[in-house]
Amino acid sequence: MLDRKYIVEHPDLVKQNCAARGVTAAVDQLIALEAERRVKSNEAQELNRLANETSKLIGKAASAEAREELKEKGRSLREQKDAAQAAHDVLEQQILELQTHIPNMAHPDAPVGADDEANLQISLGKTPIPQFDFTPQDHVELGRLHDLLDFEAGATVAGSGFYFLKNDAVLLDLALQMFAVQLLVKKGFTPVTTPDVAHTTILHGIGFMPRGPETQIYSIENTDLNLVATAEITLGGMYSGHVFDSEQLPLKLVGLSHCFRTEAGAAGRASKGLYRVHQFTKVEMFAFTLPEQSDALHEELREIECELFDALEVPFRVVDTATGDLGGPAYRKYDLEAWMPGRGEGGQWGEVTSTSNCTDYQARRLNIRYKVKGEKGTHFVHTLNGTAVAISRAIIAVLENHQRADGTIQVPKVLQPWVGKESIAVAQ
RNA sequence: GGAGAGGUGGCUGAGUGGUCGAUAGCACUUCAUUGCUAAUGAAGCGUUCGGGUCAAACUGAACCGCAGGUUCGAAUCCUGUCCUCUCCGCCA
Repeated sequence: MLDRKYIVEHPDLVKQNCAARGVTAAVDQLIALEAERRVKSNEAQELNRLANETSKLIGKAASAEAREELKEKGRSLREQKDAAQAAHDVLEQQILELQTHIPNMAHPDAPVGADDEANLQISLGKTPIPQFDFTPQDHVELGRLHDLLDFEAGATVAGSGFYFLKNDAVLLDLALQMFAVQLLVKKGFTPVTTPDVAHTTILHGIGFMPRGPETQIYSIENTDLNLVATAEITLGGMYSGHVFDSEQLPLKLVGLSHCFRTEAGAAGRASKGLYRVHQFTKVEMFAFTLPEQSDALHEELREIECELFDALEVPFRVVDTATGDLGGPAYRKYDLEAWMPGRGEGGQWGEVTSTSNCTDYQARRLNIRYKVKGEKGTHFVHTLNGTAVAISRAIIAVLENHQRADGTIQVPKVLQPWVGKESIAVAQ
């Protein structure tokens, strides 16, 4: 959520930003309602003050008659105050609704453009795109060859979009998790495993809209709980309502959770295999920072993502996301797109990680603040998130890039300690 | 899941209808004082929204888990709800 005062004071900048993002937002309407709300707020406050004054007089009223008179006056003042307050609350609710739909301001250097066509490639990973002297197989075929994936059983048990990992895929899964978590702990991140469900208010705070028509979120019937779509939700929600001491920041967490996504509306662009699934496991980075720290930490998260995928020996490119392709809370977002030889005709880039600086947009909604010792008042922290490893897509990249002509899959060196072998060979 | 107890300021802990935003202690900050690494004394010490100011000072409102209700007036009474603790049951 954007700061209301900022919207009122900079309507042109906000509108310009909405336009760059391709979002229509009722900025003028919000400003008009806010002016009305201020009037009602002052009115209610003034009436309340008078009512309080009257109440205090009742205690020391000279006679029973005077007391009754004052009581009546008090009653009437409260009624007027309640009416003003009720009018105020309605306005407040309307404003909040509008305010929630205004996206975060975008970083001045973020490429301006309507969609992912305008995304700007800013760098490439160390691993070159593999030049196969054979026709590479996609991960579904490789999975079949090595008995790694069972989509049919997944569909039987939970429906299309669910799957079982088997055999070495399970070891790869755990290896990817261990590798990522260990590396991040070395870098000062606190490891956390999180709930896989969260309250609706937490989802809202992070910027997800469960129970809407186009929601990506599974909700649990007859409860206020939703399956999380990412640990970003739980890690951000972890400190909802908290006030940090400024010395505690930046606080860096690495969370491990399952992620559940309905992929509503994705039917048209349904992808093969593990690329777009309803459930996967993800190692997620999350950070709370002082405002002046967030830009640098965002670069750090991006570099960590590069380091991880370089270590996995997977070719990738880094993309600076265009304004029109940013999620509402993001101020700036980088995606890592891994080369996936089995995707499309002759291979395609496919998103494997993404890191966003959300500045104070989520913190305002979640009410996460910090306090500087010796200074009055509190300020909102900045929040950042970044994928370390999304297991399902990482498995695609590893399988497809490390295959050999005979179908053998070379296990990246950094994963070998946990997979327990140098390659996944074809069963005889 | 059953039974009981409780949720008050950074912490401990008073407060059962009217100067309670809230006693007291600890912690913290500032000042004073004492020749010894600390003691003593005084004052200050929450958040949010508004007015005010260059900025302060100052000032209005709200906040005692949360949401409602009763009342002229609620931390205090009533209802619901969430959470915590203890005991029992169940279980990984």
